[in-house]
Amino acid sequence: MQVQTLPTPPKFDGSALAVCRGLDRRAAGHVMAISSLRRKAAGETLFSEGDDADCIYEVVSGTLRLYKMLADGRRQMMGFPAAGHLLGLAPAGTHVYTAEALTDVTLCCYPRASFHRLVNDVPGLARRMWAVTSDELRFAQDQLLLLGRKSASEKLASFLLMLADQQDTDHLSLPMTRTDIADYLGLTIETVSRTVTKLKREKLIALPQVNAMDILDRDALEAMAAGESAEHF
Amino acid sequence: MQVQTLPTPPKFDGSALAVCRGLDRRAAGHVMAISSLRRKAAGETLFSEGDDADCIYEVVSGTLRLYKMLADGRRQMMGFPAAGHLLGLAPAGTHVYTAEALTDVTLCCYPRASFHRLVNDVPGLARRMWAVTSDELRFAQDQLLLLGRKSASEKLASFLLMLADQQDTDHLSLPMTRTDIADYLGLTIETVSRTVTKLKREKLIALPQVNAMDILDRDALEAMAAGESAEHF
DNA sequence: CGACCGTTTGAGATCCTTCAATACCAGTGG
DNA sequence: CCACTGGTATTGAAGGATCTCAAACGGTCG
Repeated sequence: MQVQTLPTPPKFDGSALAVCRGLDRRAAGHVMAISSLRRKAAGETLFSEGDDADCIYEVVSGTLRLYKMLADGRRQMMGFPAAGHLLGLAPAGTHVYTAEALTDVTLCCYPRASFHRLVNDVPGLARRMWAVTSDELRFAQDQLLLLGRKSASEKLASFLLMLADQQDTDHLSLPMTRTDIADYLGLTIETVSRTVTKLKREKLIALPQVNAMDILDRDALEAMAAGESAEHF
Repeated sequence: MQVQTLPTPPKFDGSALAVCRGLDRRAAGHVMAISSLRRKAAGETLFSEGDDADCIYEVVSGTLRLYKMLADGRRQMMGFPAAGHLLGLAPAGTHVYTAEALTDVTLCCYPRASFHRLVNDVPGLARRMWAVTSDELRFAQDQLLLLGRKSASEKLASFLLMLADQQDTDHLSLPMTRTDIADYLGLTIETVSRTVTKLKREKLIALPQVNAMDILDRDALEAMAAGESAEHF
């Protein structure tokens, strides 16, 4: 375990990592043995779409943005993973999206080659990876419904509720820009801005700062996110 | 070369199933032991969103449609799995989409409880499930880009190329209706129809029948699908 | 043939985008 | 202290891609 002597997590307890959840102490130790920590400053690129996937990453602290791009530059955000999320969940191949640091981040890095040896040796690890990947898939499928069939208001409501769930509070901080949000929801920055204003006017949310929002009427937001209305607001 | 002329596989060779790919003969035998075949006629429902996921399914023959719905009935297609595809790729929980038979289908059914015992016992099986789920995830992420950022023409081009890939020919058969296609691409039936007409007019495709299309200019379709144009056609 | 169902085509409406101007905010330097 | 600057967010007006509503078309099947 080469995890000692780090400025921020004063003591880094590897066994608390998400990959290891559900594994016993001994197995978790094996996983930790191949891991190393890595830091990126806000704005830096962790890897790009098409890069050889040499590592599986786990976010330890901070927030990333993941996106894919079309030939002419149109961008689709895939997510904003924060602490506990895993990246590059494929047994092999190349990265299918670009990962950039949204804030300063700390990551735990598992080299793919060693990781695969472990997957064969450590009982329960492959099963764990299946579970984690399956959760990601479920999430992506919810996002398909959002992008394909929800209106701008419904998209934003869904997004804010997702953030609330992730941050475990109704006082949200938004580390990403409006452009990032727009590219996540399949909208333009102006539509996001207008929709935020509308939700604010309707007293469903409040904006203490530009990059912070409070959820005022969770029930209404949830109804909206679920598409419970013929008039899509 | 699909030259055999088999109406349906007269003898069912389980070891050819997708779950088993990469497993040795003995391991594949264990998996086959818990499986059972199941048939559904076109239009029947295999399971519904929210149902308890008691089985993992593999499509043996025919095509399904998978979809999620919003409260007011708006529908988003998740895919049209055909032979070789797996369904219900989560270690536990409930189904997150509805699965209906588009054509008559044969499925191989692995009861979840027994399957999980196997996952712990058969080396390589959990790893295989991870790989399969990870492929699904990758596919879903491509679809996110499509739904969030592509124009109607680009969506249709992408869809046709995906079918060509799946069917391994440029002479496509379309077992699904225009409504199904619309719900897959996040469009309306009328827009799908108009876009098909446009691609036909531009000689990128031909329509020998309503439910069949020929790809005439694959390069142009691929450029279109990749978003290689400022004017989105 | 005629009814039925899915598809195509047309005309008008709408949500979202585009283009453009304005506002806000933090940092910098006069 | 305040003007200036650059970056991001908001607001406005006009346009456009897609949707909605409606009619016509075209195969299939009794």
